[in-house]
Amino acid sequence: MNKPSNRPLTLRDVSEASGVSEMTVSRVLRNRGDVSAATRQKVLQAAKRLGYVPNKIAGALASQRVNLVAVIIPSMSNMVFPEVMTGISRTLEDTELQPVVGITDYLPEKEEKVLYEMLSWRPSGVIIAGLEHSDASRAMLKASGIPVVEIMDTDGQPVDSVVGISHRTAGRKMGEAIAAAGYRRIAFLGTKMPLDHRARKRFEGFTQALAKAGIEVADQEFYSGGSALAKGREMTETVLKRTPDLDFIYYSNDMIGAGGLLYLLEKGVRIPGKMGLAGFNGVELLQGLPMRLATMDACRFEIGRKAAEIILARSREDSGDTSPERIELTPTLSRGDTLRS
Amino acid sequence: MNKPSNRPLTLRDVSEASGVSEMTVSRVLRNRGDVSAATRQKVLQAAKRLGYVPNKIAGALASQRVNLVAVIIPSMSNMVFPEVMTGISRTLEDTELQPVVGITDYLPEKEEKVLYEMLSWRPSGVIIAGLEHSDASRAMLKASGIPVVEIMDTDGQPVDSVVGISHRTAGRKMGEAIAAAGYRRIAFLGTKMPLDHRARKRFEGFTQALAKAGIEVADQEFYSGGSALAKGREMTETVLKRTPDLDFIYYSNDMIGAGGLLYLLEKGVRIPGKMGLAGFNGVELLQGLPMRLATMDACRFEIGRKAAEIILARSREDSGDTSPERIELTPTLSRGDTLRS
DNA sequence: CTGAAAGCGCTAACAA
DNA sequence: TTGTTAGCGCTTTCAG
Repeated sequence: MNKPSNRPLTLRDVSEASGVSEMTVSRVLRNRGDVSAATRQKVLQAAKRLGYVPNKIAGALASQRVNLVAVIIPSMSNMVFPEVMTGISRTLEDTELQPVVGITDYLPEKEEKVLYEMLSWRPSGVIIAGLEHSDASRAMLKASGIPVVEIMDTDGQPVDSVVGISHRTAGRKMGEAIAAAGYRRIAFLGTKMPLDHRARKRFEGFTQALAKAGIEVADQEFYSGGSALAKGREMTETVLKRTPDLDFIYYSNDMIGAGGLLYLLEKGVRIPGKMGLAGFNGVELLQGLPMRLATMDACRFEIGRKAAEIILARSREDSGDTSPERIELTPTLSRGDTLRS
Repeated sequence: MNKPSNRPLTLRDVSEASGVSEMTVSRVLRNRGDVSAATRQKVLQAAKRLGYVPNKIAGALASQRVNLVAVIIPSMSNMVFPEVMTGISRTLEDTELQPVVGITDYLPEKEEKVLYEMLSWRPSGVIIAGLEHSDASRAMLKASGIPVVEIMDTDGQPVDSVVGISHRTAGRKMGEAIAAAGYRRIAFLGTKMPLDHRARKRFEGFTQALAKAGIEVADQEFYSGGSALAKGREMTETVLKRTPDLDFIYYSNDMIGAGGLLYLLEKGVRIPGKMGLAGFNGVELLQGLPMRLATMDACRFEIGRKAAEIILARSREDSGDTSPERIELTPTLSRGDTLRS
């Protein structure tokens, strides 16, 4: 057994081991150009025997091409972004492109840092959540010269392309459905995140719709941190104690909605007669609840898919002065069992 | 407004714009070596004005140092790995190191592909879930010459360092507690994944413990795909129809356990008297359920933290012939309200 | 404190 | 079909 030197192997090692020039070895390993079957064999054999792993750093520098797509999202721990990622991965998995994710925790400074970090690897494209970014971030995105797709939200001015839904419209639609169903004493429960712009926009659309129906939000409550399911419970209790005559609660996400639903079922509240409920996102989790919560799906998977497709198309055209795309998807309302029609 | 050339900026551009040599610009941008305050000012100003973003590809190639840590995990869509990631991120966030994740979907071939891909970027370390890998993967890890930490599981032979819990012991402990509590007609519900080695090991430990108490598993059922909560419901119904005299169900994860719990509560089954329940993982979600499910926490956050610390320490020592670490954490059993004592 | 030269490991472009 | 040459943009090293 040879003493394994700890130096990583290089093309040169494979070249020497196979008696083929570095250039040809490189060709074989990338399936580029014509190489005779015999040489190809020799090279592949030597590479495998040595356990050679190409150095992408050097390759990227030389070819000025990096097959990475930067994906910048606020969080991975709720149910929404993992599904967006799934959409992205599915689309990219049989291509040369590879997603790399960065997490911002809903903090603009962190977004800026992460973006800078990722751009310094010169990716082939950027997929980034939301339309609200710091001036510096926006400047970096513009200056990068690579395709940028902002996702989730279409209410605002994109840097380049955008794929999402209008959260304002989503909130409005839900407000209209609730008012039309005859509910009048309506509360809103959500996250205490001034930086969650999409939740904010849904709330705005929601109150607008209610206002148009002559209804004012009867109560509201916000939380931060902790188990969303538990928070949904607590907040529901709190708000009902404060405003006992509520007949509807709109939750800014399904998880707290599920918590509220479980709480109310325990209390024996008649749903959707005495009290109606709705959430947002259309998460799979809801399937297992005793009652199906009314919700609106956010087209998460589809958004990921479309965004990835845009990057992919751009990275291939290369030249064509492609104009920015703008894709607005339409979320569908599910009444479930908690919103009477 | 200048016509923005689309070529990314280089050190040279900053050098020319500031009248300082490339070398000194590089020093300023990396805070390396002594540079006069005046020069530093000039450089920073020019860099900011131009919107220069350093090219890490070139930097990494020249310095033979990449501040990335490859994190390879099976999935991001259950509740377990996001928390491991949180532990890793927290530890790394104020260091020079940055995690980059790759997903394997529990498929060895995909793990091999992802690993190869990541190693080709020459990261400073690898954190990889599980101890079971293909021969090729294991060979790559060994040949890479970089620190490797296998996480989650300690029942097996690590390539290098390992941080986790013994899932076999976890299953055994739960089995012992259940037997000691007097339950006798016990079922196991889990995932249909022959490749989820940790779930398998828990099951093995579990049946062993029961055997020692003279008990055989009365029934079992496995699922794959779909909403875990809903599956928990269905499977519970199925297994109770088949074996009505069960007095305990052990679920291989909390999510299906929660589904089962909700189902049984609806049916009005007396818990934990008539029927006991337990899950695994200690997920936060359980906080919001009507009843606290018995479970065992898997030390997810702590595992991430420790693993990252090992990589960090190694990447700093550099030289010292550090021996592999082996850290076995001890999960704690929570009886909740569904396992009588 | 600052700069000049050399080269990291690979690939584009051209030559044979 | 194969090989040679010249960098990619940065950092290391060594000399001022």
